[in-house]
Amino acid sequence: MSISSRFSVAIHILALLEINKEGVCTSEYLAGSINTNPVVVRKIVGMLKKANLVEVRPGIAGTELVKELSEVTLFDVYKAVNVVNEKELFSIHDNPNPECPVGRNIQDTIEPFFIAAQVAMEEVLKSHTLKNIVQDIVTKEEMY
Amino acid sequence: MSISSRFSVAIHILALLEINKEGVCTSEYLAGSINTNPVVVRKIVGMLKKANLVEVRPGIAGTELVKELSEVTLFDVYKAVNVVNEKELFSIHDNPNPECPVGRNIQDTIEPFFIAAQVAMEEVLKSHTLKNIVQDIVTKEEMY
DNA sequence: TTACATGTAACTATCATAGTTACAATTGTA
DNA sequence: TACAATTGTAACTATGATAGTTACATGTAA
Repeated sequence: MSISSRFSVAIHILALLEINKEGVCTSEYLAGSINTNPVVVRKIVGMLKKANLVEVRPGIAGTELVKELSEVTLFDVYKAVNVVNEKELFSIHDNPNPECPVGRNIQDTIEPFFIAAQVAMEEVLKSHTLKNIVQDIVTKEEMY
Repeated sequence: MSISSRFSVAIHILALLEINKEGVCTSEYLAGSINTNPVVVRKIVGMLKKANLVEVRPGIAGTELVKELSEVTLFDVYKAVNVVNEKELFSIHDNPNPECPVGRNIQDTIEPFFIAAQVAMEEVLKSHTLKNIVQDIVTKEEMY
């Protein structure tokens, strides 16, 4: 199991929009940096658009950032690309046997523990912004 | 995306082994409580055995606990059933373009953030034992 | 009108999951 | 020793998500 790379691709896109904000970022250009297909990019950009993180318009070349990256957390991106649903990071087997004391209570018993673990992970994502990401990229670049 | 229900099934099995420690827990009995196939149970029990959480022997009916449940954390079970690999909760797209400043740094930049989020989730799993689970089940039972 | 982008449907290949059948290997007991 | 019951495992199926791809309708600017 692994959370979809849509998340890392979306971060890549947003970081590139910032770093290349002077240029025109078409889906083909973005796909070239990510090394994937322009359609994959358009699908993810579409999700970022729905989340009001970018602006794109049919027929007009280029995607642009809507917000300052210091105002966008990794959690915002994570929700935008819909990689994990609320309370559903862990799946619980359904239809355990209600005739059994364990079977009839296991779901309600386990759920809060799983949710707590998911929330802890998501809190970390909330604690970092895309500005942090871009800064780290710039710092790594300057080391050469 | 969702983490395999092998994890919740494994917790179910271990809790049931504790609650029914007087009885003989065959794969068929366990499967009856979980409401699945005995082979599915045997596969998961095999993983728990490798992790030294249970004892089972070919030909001999019944699986038994090896440890006190107060000494087994949810993290131990999570690792035993191999639902998420180390550092791989989030996947990162491979082969980004090295000609691009974002492409050549994105992987190394993102990874520590992803690992931090995964570790936070796993820390929560480490903070709870199977004894907590069994206690919660017993408490819920007593409410009737 | 042309050229170029975006948006999206439809399809493919690949993989993990969960379940299932079948059967060999192991053990206790009549 | 033979038998019945159980575990261990290989092999297979169905399902669903992912990532990629082709094709094309739609929209915009020059």
